[in-house]
Amino acid sequence: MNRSTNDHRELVQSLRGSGHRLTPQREMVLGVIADSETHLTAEQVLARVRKQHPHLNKSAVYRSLDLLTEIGLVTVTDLGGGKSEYELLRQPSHHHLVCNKCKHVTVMDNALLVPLGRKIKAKYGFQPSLHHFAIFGTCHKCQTRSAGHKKR
Amino acid sequence: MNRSTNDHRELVQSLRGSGHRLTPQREMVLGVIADSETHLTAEQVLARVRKQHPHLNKSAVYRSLDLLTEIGLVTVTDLGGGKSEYELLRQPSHHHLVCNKCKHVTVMDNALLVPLGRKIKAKYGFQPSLHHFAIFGTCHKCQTRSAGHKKR
DNA sequence: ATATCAATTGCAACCAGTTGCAGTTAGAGT
DNA sequence: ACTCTAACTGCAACTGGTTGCAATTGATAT
Repeated sequence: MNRSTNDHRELVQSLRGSGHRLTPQREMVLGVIADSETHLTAEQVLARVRKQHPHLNKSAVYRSLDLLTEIGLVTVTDLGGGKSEYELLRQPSHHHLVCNKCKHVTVMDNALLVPLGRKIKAKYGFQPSLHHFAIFGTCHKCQTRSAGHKKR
Repeated sequence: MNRSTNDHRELVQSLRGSGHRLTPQREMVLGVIADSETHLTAEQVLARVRKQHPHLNKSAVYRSLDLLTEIGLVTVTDLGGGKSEYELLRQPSHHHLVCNKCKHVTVMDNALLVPLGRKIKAKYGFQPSLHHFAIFGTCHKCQTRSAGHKKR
């Protein structure tokens, strides 16, 4: 996978001019995320980075993830599991409907969010990050049998 | 304020039939939330409950908040501050646009979310909880001066 | 190439929130 | 009113994540 070349160029570009520096730690973190096909928790990212560089500190990973999110290379989503999930920002987007009762997650089509994004941009000038979104609520099953049953 | 009477009735109603019990701890937690005009963090709820009942354990508060959310009397929102904000579920709804860069929060009109909720319900049978929503992204200011500057 | 210095890292202490478990209790049945 | 038991609470240990600070380092200027 020579995606890393592209990612590296994008990384340097995104950091430059905003007063941020290119550090090996940040490259490693982005590398791990870029090489993964799915969401990763911070913990998983830390574990993978440490396979190559066992001495890397966890604070550096958390701080790198924050920064990569801030500069728009990575998305974060809280799927309600208590841990944030990080993922390389790719197209097309996908989203999640998370049930508050049974915790079941349904994948939602991106098309439903497009008009919302457009309206927010038009009305408030705010550019929403609707790349990877979680909407909480009650799933079909839990609505019908709204009595009884517990979590998970 | 004799809102407590209504809340109590609703609480009993919501717990009944789902195998949950009415406990003094849950009443206290709901009472505190109902008496507040704004969002409260779990920590703030704990502090207020302890003014009356200094011995109440924090786990009970966290667990009560989860339950009150699950049964729909209370909403949770993560405004990006690292702490969840709890609030009595009232109409009309209001929402927040949170800037990933400067952390500024704009209030968003409920009308923009209504069509989305309708579409999700129609397509997936999922009843989204769009009562108190946070959308992350980049605010108007941070888009224009997208280089330079750090957090507030 | 070297000096400079703010951005960044590593560390250790810390904080919000969770969990497993033993003891307690709401409330249904009698 | 009394019994029974699953739901619940309190506790203490734990987990994921954050923070303050001293030491380090990437990038800019010389």
